[in-house]
Amino acid sequence: MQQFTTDKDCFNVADTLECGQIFRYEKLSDGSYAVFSRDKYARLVTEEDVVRVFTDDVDYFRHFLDLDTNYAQKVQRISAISPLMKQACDCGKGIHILNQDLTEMIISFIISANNNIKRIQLIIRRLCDALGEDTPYGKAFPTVEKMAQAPLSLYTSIGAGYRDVYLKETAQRLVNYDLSRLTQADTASARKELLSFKGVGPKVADCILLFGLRRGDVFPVDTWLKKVYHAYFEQGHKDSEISTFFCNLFGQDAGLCQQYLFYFQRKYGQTASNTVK
DNA sequence: GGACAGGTGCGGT
DNA sequence: ACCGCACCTGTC
Repeated sequence: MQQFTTDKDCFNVADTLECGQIFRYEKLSDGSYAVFSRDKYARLVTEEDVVRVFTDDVDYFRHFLDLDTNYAQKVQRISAISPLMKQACDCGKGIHILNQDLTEMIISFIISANNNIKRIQLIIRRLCDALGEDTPYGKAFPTVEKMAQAPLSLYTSIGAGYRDVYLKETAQRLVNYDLSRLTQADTASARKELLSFKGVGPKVADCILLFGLRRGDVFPVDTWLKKVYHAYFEQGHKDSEISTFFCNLFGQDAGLCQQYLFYFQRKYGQTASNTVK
C-alpha cells in the first residue's frame, strides 16, 4: 500500500467524515479512520502535524479529499458574514466537501430520506455486503447492473423499508442512463432531472447536487437546518423558502455553509445560545 | 403500548 | 400549485 501526507491546516478528518456527507467510513480502535468510495479504500491517520493517507489509489484520494481547494480563504469570508457563521466556522472549519461518486451518491441519498445516519450506514453496509464485489479491503459499492438484477426482496431484507422500490427502480433506470445528462447540465436542469427519480425529492436532490455533482450553490434543508433557521431567524417558512434564504445569504459557498451549520447544530444545538445572530 | 424522528409519493383539493 | 397523510424501522 502507498501513502501520502497532507497539511492539517483546515483539514480535519473526523469533522469531514462525521458531518453527514459520507456514510461508508469507520472509526478504528486506534483513532484512525477507514474510508470507502466505489471499490477503493483509504486509511486516514491524524498525526502531530500532518494527516497521513494509506491507500492503493493515491490520485483518487487526493482528489476525493479535495486537498487543492483553499478552504482557509472560504472560512475567512464565511466567518465575516455573522457571529453565528463565525461560531459555525470555528466548529467545522476542518470540513472538506468530498469529491464522491455520483452513482453512489444517488443510491446513498435515496436511502438517507426520512432516515437517520446510523441506520443509513447499516443499510448501505448490508447493500455492499450483499451485492458488492470483493476487494482486498472489503466489499465495493455495488454496480447498478448488479442492483438492477437483485430481487425487490433483497432491498427489503437489508432494511431499506419502503425505499426498496425506489432503489430497485432507480438502479434499473441507471443501467442505461447517460450521466452526462446530469454532469453537463446547469444546476437548475440537473435538479429537475434528479427530481424525476423515484425517491428523490428536493432535499435528496440538493444533496446529490452538492456531494455528487459538486454544485456549491445549493443548500439542502433537512430537519437540522430547519432547527437552525427557526432558532436564529424566523418561524413558519417552507423548506424551499429556507433554502432560497440561505442560498441568497451565502451565494457560491451555500453548500459548504450548510455543512458548517449542520455540524454546528448537531454538536452544540442543545446548548448554543439562540440569541446570537 | 404509544409517540416520535426522519423526506418523499400520492391522492385530493 | 399546494396540502395532508401514509410509508418502515429504531428508539425512548
